[in-house]
Amino acid sequence: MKSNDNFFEKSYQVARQIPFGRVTSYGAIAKYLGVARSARMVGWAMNASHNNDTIPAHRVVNRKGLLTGKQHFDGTNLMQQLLESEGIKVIENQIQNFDTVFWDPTIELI
DNA sequence: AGTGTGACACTGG
DNA sequence: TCCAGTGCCACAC
Repeated sequence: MKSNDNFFEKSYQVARQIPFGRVTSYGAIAKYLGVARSARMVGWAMNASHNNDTIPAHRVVNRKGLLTGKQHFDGTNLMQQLLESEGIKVIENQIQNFDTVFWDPTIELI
């Protein structure tokens, strides 16, 4: 609604474009938006995405492949369940084969 | 208008 | 190679 909502909207757009069974990092999205230094802001935007159930925020993790944001989901292991449902192995909140399932918008999406 | 916070990323030891 | 500390930008109070 406000002028700065564009940033949030862009974050949502990128999150939606994440292919099934793939994940990306906040920094990758931030870099794609031109604010690589503001990767944290992407997480903040995702926090607001709770109103938009169309945003697969569970596909967005930190650069280490750690599900740092699972805490923000309803359940405790909901985020992990969703990722495993897409064929992504998650152990101890850590995505296995992260480099394999990693999806970089700056490369895949230009 | 300024300060504090944050679902991160990077550099140094 | 791994752990810790610092830096960054944008939003909320």
